[in-house]
This record gives sequence, structure tokens and C-alpha cells, in this order.
Amino acid sequence: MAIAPNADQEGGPRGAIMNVAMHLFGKQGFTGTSMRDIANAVGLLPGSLYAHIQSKEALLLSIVSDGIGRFLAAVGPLAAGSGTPAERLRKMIVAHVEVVADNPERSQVVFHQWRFLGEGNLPVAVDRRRQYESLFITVVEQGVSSGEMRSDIDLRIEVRTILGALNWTPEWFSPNGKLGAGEVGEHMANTLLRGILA
Amino acid sequence: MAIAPNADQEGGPRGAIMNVAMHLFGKQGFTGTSMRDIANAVGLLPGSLYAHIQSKEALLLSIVSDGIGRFLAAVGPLAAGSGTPAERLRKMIVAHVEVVADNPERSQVVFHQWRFLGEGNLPVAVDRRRQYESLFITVVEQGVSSGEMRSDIDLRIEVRTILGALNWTPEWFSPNGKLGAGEVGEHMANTLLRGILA
DNA sequence: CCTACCGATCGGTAGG
DNA sequence: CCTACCGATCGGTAGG
Repeated sequence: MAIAPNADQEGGPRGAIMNVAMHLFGKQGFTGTSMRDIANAVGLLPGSLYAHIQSKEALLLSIVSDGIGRFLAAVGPLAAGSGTPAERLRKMIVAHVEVVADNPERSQVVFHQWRFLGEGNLPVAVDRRRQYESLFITVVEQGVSSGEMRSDIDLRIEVRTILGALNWTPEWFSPNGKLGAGEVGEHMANTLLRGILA
Repeated sequence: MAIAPNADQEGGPRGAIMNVAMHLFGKQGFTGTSMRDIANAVGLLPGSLYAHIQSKEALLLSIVSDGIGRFLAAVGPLAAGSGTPAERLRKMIVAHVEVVADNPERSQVVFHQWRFLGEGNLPVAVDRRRQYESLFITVVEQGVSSGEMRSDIDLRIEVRTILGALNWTPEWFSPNGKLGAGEVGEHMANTLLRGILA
């Protein structure tokens, strides 16, 4: 619990700033959000933000880094877990949708705003995103090897088709809809798995 | 040929401005692009842009409107064309990928930057996007009715899964890859159709 | 965390 | 399409 460098639920002022920034960056984009927008929403004067954060970009980095971490933490263990590749892929798809639904704005930052990180920080984010993609590549690869999945598919196109469908969910998923995130995830897993199974 | 209000290949200065803005809005986002960026890239002074366009937002509107129009023009006739619903859906998927690949930056503007249209123009874009989505909904609906596609799918989730996968393509498609847009589209259609066929 | 402020940049315009 | 410029807003800082 104690000191969590990237947490955004810490309760303190830095946590409040990160939460507000996460929502605004997700809705309006990084470049479409001013430090004054953030300060107003959190109840501070613009200059006071800098008692808690280093810069606008450091704020983005924290949000992106924490966000990718949540996807990796939820999906990584499932990729390496038990079950056939198809069973694991199903769990990964459902978990991914659940992480998105837990906070669509944060997901949008993870999916789209990382581009605005500077030269120093961008490669780190790109690399962790690639790490995440490789979880899916590995599982599909295993499914093809075991004969559980079709061998006439293009691995990369297949994984990007799956991740594309998943990463589009924050555009339309509503917490007020009749189906919860888990159910939506199951529907998507049904379709996407049928497309790939031998 | 004569007067094309929304054309961006007109050759004139307005066409050059639209082309440059399209690429910059696609890469850096609408709010991440300044009129000075556009002016520099097109070889004008910032103020001179306004001899050719009304405002930054009018420029965005032209690009978005023209962009959606290209998707509607390519896919609409296929949705209403001949063949079974599955055959038509395959053609629509391939055509969509081809429109994306023809100009990924423009596609990114259509997919993400329309949010920055003001209150007057936003509903128009939202409506045309909905029109486009309904092309896919109708065809899948027809496929379910005819028994060609599974009846245990959730129509909306299914169409959004398909469109999500398709709308993610500008994130990764490369004109320098070994597969062309048509081949990528066929691969995606294979997977997505298998997921939905009865 | 506020006061007070910095230089830079923003979208856009008047007049030619 | 340039010259010259407008008021507003930007990210960020010194000093308390």
C-alpha cells in the first residue's frame, strides 16, 4: 500500500490530479487539454499543479505507464496460465474488455495519447505496448502449433484484427447497457475464436 | 470535374491546404496542429491561409466530410449490390481496408478527429458515421434472416467488432509490407466471416 | 499551495 | 497573398 509511484488512486493531491488528467486526456486528448483545465477541475490554481507534478508530459507518462501496466497485469498471467491456447485466448479477450470497461478514458489515453510522449519517453511506451501485443502473438502461435488453430492464417494480421476489435471498445461500450463488460467480452471471444479455430 | 466543394485533390491552393492539413491532423491530431504548422508546410504565411479557408474548424469539417464520403461511396454500393449477405460483407470489408490504405492519415481524421467539430457541425458527422455503420448492420441482419449467418450473435457487438478491427488498420498497415491492402482485407474478411457464418 | 508573472504561441483580422 | 498586428491562452517558474 504505502508508496506507489504510479498509483492514481492514492487519495492525495497527486492522485486527484492524475485522475482528472486521465479523464480529460481521454476525452479531449493530450494536446486538447490545458494545465488550466486540469487545475480548474481539481480545484487548484494552474501554477500550484507543479508542487505535485514535474510537467504536463510527466503526467501523461504516469497515466500511460500505469494504464499499460493494468493491461499487462490482468492479461499476462492468463497468457501464461493453464488451459489450451484457445481457452487462454478467450480469457485474455474477456479480461482486456473488462480492463477497458473499468475505465474507458484511461484506455483511450493508453491507446491513442502515448504518441505525444517526447523522444525520451516514447520508446518505453512503444516497447511495453509491443510486449502486450506479443502476449497475444505467442498464444495464437501456440494454438497454430498444437493444431487447435488454423495454420492458414496470417499471425500478425490475426492478432491485430483481435486487438483492433478490442481496442475499439472504448468508443462504444456503455456501463449503462444491458450487457456487462464480461458478457460483451464473451460475445467478442465467441466470434473471434470461431474465426481462428481449426 | 468542374467545381467540387469538398475535393482535396483540386490542385489549387485550397486543395494544397486541405492535403497538408489532412496529413497533419491525422498524425498530430486537430488540437496538436497549429495553423502555423499548416502554413509552413504549404509555403504560406499564417494569415494568408484565410484567403482560402474560413477557419480551422471549417478545414476539419471539409476533411472529415470528404473522408466519410469516400467510405460511403466505396462501400455503400457493395452493401446494396448483388450476392448473398456474406459475399457482400466480404466485399465491404475489403473495400473498407482499401479506402483506409489509400490514405491512412485521412482515415485517422475520420475515425478520431471528428470529435473536435463544434456543436453545429458535430451532429452532421455523427449522423453520417451512423449511416455508415448501418450499412454493415443491415447486411449482417440480412445474413441472419436468410440463415447464412448465426442467429445467436449480438448484432451490434458483431458489427462493432468488425468495424473496430477495420478502423484499427491505419495504426499498423504499411504500404511497404509484403501484403497489399486487398490481401490484408481478404485475410481479415476470412477471419471475421468465419466467426459469423452459420 | 497562492501571488504574480514570464516569453512563446494560439486562431484570426484589417488593410492593402 | 503579404504586412502588421490583435487579445487570449499556453506551459511553466520565482518567491514566499
